[in-house]
Amino acid sequence: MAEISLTFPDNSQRQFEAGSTTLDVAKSIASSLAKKAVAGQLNGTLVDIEQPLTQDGNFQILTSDDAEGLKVLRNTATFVLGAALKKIHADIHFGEHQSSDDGFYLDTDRAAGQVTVTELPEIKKVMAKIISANQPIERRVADKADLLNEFKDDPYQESLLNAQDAVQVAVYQLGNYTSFGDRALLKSLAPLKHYELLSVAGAYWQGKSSNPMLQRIYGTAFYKAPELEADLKRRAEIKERDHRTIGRDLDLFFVDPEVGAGLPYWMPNGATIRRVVERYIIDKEVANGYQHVYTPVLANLNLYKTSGHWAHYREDMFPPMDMGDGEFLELRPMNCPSHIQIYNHHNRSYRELPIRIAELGMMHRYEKSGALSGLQRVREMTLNDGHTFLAPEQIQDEFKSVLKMMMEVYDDFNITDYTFRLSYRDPANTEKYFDDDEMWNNAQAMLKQAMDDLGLDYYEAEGEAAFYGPKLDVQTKTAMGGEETMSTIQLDFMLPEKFQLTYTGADGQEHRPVMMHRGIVGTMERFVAYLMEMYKGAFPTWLAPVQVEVIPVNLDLHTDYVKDIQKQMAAKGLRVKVDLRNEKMGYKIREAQTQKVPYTLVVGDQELADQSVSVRRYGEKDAADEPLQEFIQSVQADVNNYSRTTETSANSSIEAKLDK
RNA sequence: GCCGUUUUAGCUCAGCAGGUAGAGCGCAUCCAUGGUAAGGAUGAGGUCACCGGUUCAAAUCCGGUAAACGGCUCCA
Repeated sequence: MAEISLTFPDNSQRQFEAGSTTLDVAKSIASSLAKKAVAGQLNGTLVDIEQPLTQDGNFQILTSDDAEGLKVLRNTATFVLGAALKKIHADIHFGEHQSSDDGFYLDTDRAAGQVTVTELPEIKKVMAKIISANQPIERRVADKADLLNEFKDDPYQESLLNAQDAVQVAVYQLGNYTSFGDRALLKSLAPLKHYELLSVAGAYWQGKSSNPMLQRIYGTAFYKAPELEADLKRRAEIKERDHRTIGRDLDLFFVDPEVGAGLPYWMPNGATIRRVVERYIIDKEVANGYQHVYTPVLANLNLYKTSGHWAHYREDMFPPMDMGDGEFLELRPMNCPSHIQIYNHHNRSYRELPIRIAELGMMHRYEKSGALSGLQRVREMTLNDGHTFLAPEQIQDEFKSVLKMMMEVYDDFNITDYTFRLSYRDPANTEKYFDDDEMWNNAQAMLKQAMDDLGLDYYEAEGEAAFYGPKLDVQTKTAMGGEETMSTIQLDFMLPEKFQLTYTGADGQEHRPVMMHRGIVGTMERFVAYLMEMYKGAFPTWLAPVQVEVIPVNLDLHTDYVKDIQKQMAAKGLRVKVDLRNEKMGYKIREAQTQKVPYTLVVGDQELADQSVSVRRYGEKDAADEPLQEFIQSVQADVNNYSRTTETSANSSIEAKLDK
C-alpha cells in the first residue's frame, strides 16, 4: 500500500496510508483533536475532513478555534444558503461566493424577481430546516464536461466552470443543489447554529461594471453563540463611530438636498475643527519651505486640455460653462495646473529648486451619485495640496522629506493605523494614462526604490495610479471598514512635459523639472471625517470645537463669575462655552458630557470664594477643585502639546529610518 | 452610474386592510433656584420628499423624479 508523508506545523513528519483522511490523522494524534477538527489544510489548500489525502506535503488540522476553521463553517453556511435559495426558487442562478474574516456572501440572480431583504427571514427559516434535517453533503469529483452539461442553463456557473483548468472538478451536492469548486465544508451541519443573514446588495458579475448586476446576500456565522452576539453588537456599534452620526449629534456638518448632493455645509462646530487643522498644516508647511498661494477654482477649459485632464479625467469633471463668447470655463478637478501657472509665471533657475507651492485648494469633481457619502466622498472638496518642482537628482531627498513631514503630522494627530500602498498604472488598461511606457516604468521603479531604501513596509496595487504618474498612498480605514486614501505622494514627469516647464541650469541651458504632487492631511472633508471616527467625536482638547464649558450652580449668584472665567480663557485663545440657561445643573452637565466637551467646570459659592473651578474631564465621573489660573495654564499646555499624553512618538521607528 | 431598500415635526421613529396625522427628545413660555448625566406644567411646530395616475376619497395603492442608506463600480 502506497504511503504519503505529512509534515506538521511543528516540522515533525509522519507517514500515513495514501487515502487516509484528515479525521484519520487527527484520531492518530489525539481523540480530543479528532473531536475538534473541522477540516485539513494540505499545501495551503483546504480539504474536507473525510476527503482522502493522496499527496505528500505540509499538513495542518484545522479546528473550530482556527481562523481557517471558521472559514470552513462559513463556507458551509454559504452552501446551505444556496441550498435554501434553490429550494425556495428553483429557477435561481448563483454567481460567486466568498468567506472571509468579516462573514460570507453569495451572489444570486433570478430573472423572475431578485432576492430582497424582506425575504431574508424566510430564507433563514429554510436554512434552519436544512440544518436540522442534517442530511450529509455529498462530495464527489465530477468530469468538467458533465458539469458543463448540468449547468448549461446557468451562464454564471458555466463561466466559472470554463475558468477551471482541471478536467475533474470537486462537487458538493445536497438534494438538487449542486455547487462545485475547491473548498472544505463541514461533515455535519450540526455545528452550524449561530449564523445571521445581514443584508442584500447589488454586485456586478465578476466585479465589472459592464457586466450584469447580481444580488449579493451577506451573512456571518460563528461556532459559538457569544461570538455571534459580539459580532452583531460590533456591527450595530459601527454606527456610533460613523462620522455621519457624529456629525449630526455634535452639529458639525450637514448635506442639504435642496443645495445639492455631495456639497456639505460646515456648521460652526465642524468649521472650528477644520480651521484648527488648516492653521496647523499651513504653519507646518511654511516651516518646511512651502510657499502658500491662492488660485482660482475656475479656469479656462484650455488649461485642462493642456494638462490632459480633459482627455483622461473628463468623467469626473463638471461640464464646462459656456460663457457664450467662445470661452469655456471649467471648475477645476485638481490644483496641479494652477500651481504650474505659478511656477511658469517667472523664469526659474536651478538655484531656486526645489520650489514648493502649496494651497488649501478647493476643487470640484463630479462623483457618481452612488459614491457620495457624508464628508468622505463629496463633490466639492478642499485639498491640502502641494507641488514641488525639482531637478531629477533631488527626487530622493524630497521624497524623504515629504514622508518625514507626513510622519510628524501623523504623530501630532496621533494617527497610527495606516498602511503604505504603491499605486501603479494598470498595465492591461494603459489608455487610461498618459502614454509613455518608459517614463511609467522609470517613475514606478524610482518610487519603489525609495521605499525599499527606507526599509518601509508597503504593498503594491496596479490600476491605482493617477493618470499622470504613480503614487505612494497612505491608506486608512473608515468606521464602515472601507479603505480610503488619506495622504499621497506622486511622482510626475508628464505635466512638466505637457506644459513645457523649464528651469535654467548651471550650464545656462534649459532643463525640464520633475513635479512631485503631495497631500499630507488629504482633503479637509475626508480628514476631519477621519478624525471624527477615530475619536468617536470625543476630540482632544486642541481640536475640540468647545474646549471648556462653564456651568454656574446658581444663576443669580454665579453668573458674573462664569462670564469672568469665559473672558479670561477666551483672551488666551481658548474656546469656552457658558451655559446660562434656566435648567438644572445636572441637566447641563449631562449635555456637556454627551457633547463630549473635554472640560466641564462647575462653579458655586466655594469656587467663587477661592477663585477656583470644579473640573470634570470628559468621560470621568469625578470632579476636583483647582485654582482658576492653574486650570487655565493646564488647558493651554494641553492645547500646545496637541493633547498628547505621552512624549514617545508612535511613528518613531519610521521617523528614525527617515533620519538616516 | 448600477442593484436593492428607504423618505411622516429640528432629531429618532410610530401610523399604512385607502376616510385628510401621533410619540419621545429638542424648542418656547411659566413654575421650581438646583453641587456633578434628564424637575414639573403649558404651548408652538407637519401641503406625510417632489410630480403625475387610480379612486367619491391617497401619508397609505401605482408610475416617474430627487435625495439618503447598504453594497458594486469608481475615487482624495
